[in-house]
Amino acid sequence: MRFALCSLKVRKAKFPMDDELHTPAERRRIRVRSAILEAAERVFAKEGEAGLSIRRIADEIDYSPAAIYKYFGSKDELIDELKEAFFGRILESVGQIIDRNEAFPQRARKCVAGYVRTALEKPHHYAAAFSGTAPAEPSMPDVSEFQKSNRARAFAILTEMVDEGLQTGSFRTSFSREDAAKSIWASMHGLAAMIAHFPNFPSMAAIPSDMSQDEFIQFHADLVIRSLETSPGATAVGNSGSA
Amino acid sequence: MRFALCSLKVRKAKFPMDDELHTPAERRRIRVRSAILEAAERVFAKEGEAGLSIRRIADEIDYSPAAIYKYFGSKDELIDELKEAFFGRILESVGQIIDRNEAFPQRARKCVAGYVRTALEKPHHYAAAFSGTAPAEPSMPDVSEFQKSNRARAFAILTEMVDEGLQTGSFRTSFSREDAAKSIWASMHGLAAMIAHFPNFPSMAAIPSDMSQDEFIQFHADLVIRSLETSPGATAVGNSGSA
DNA sequence: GAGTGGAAGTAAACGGTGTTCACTAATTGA
DNA sequence: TCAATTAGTGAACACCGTTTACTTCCACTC
Repeated sequence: MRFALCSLKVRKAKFPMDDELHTPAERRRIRVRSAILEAAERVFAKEGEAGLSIRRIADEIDYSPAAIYKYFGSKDELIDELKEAFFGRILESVGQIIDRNEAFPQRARKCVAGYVRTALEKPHHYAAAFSGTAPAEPSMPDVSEFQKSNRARAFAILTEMVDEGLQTGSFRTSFSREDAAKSIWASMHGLAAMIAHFPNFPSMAAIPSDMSQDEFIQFHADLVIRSLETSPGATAVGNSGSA
Repeated sequence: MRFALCSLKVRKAKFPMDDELHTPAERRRIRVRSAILEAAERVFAKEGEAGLSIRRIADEIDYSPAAIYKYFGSKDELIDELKEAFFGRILESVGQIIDRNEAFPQRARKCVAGYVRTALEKPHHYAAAFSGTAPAEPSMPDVSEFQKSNRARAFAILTEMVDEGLQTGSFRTSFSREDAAKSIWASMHGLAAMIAHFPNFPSMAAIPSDMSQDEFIQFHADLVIRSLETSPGATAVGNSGSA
């Protein structure tokens, strides 16, 4: 007699995502849901992933632990949403940093450096966002689903940037824009992950550096872009500022 | 009457590290300790970090969970040792790959690609080795301690490589060898971390690639080295093989 | 308005975790 | 042989994510 369980994965009720929300019940639901996410965000930022537990979130918003399972299927699901939102904020922030009037190679460098700097405003978040192996998408669940994800948006921004580099003649043409974008992403992610892991990375134990962290980020960004350029010497690498 | 607790952090007995081990007790101790690490390694490789618990290890070697605390101060301490050992194996493997007779820039590229490939032979391990924020060394505990760590050894190898690039004239001289080495490390770590996270990275969902994973690793390594070269066009970038 | 279906919310429990503590058994050194 | 140290254990503590049975409350239909 248990046929009516249509929602085979999560038993949470329907949730109005993009539509206007009419009824008070819907408004209430969205408010509690947001409160959960905000509390999780707060605890996470303060105490890292280790300190984040369902019971702790429940305490924070004066609900019982079980209540949270009416809004999220599991802790992992909740955390995934947290990561997605964090990634969205990085994107937004990078978008604001970039000055569309600036000349190309310089703008590309600032884009890379901006990503790393923004990511590192919350090292805990960034480290967590890329922790673990294989975040869902085991069999590419839905293409349009992925297209909407913030990671896909980040990648789209990068490919557009490479495209511009190719069209303006700044970049070589011996690679596809997708491959170049992936390489850039790997390199800038690498630095962000490194600093998130070793909090004072540029100057590690016993290996001090005469660069500040900010300067090193700029240095790295310069190198990453340089690897794609046709005539790397054309635009100076060392003096492109650090802000 | 509790003055004699000299070992304020861990209550495990003294452990003969580098000396010859004479007594049967010492041999027994080192054997059990190794068994613990091996069991942990086994479980970790099979079931990932999530499946690794003290009780599970204890089961595996037919001891009680409490026994493990006679050998390791905490689970974190045990895992740290696991990571350190894993990193050591990467180093060893990369060292074997490199052909010292090969010409410079090509060897540098193979070194970078080799690091990524070796790291990805055990994606779980690699992802775990760089997970979390700040792995100890809060106040640079001991310089000589760090010097002996495998991470420091990896870094030393990189700086030597950059040094060679500088001396042979392959690399520009507008940066210090340390900074260049750090940038390389960040970039190659980035790709390894990316692939460990997205198991089939080069061709992500909805964004297929015409390169195999192996080819992409080589492509990325070429770019990383190219960013440091004086005349990047001198040695071809696209045709340096993939093995 | 009365009644009903379903959602919101909860207390209590299940099985799991890392870790500690009091304790026994074994081994070592004098 | 005897004392002291070490190896090893079982039981407990305080957590954890998650589920279940249950009550309360709200919104809708007759």
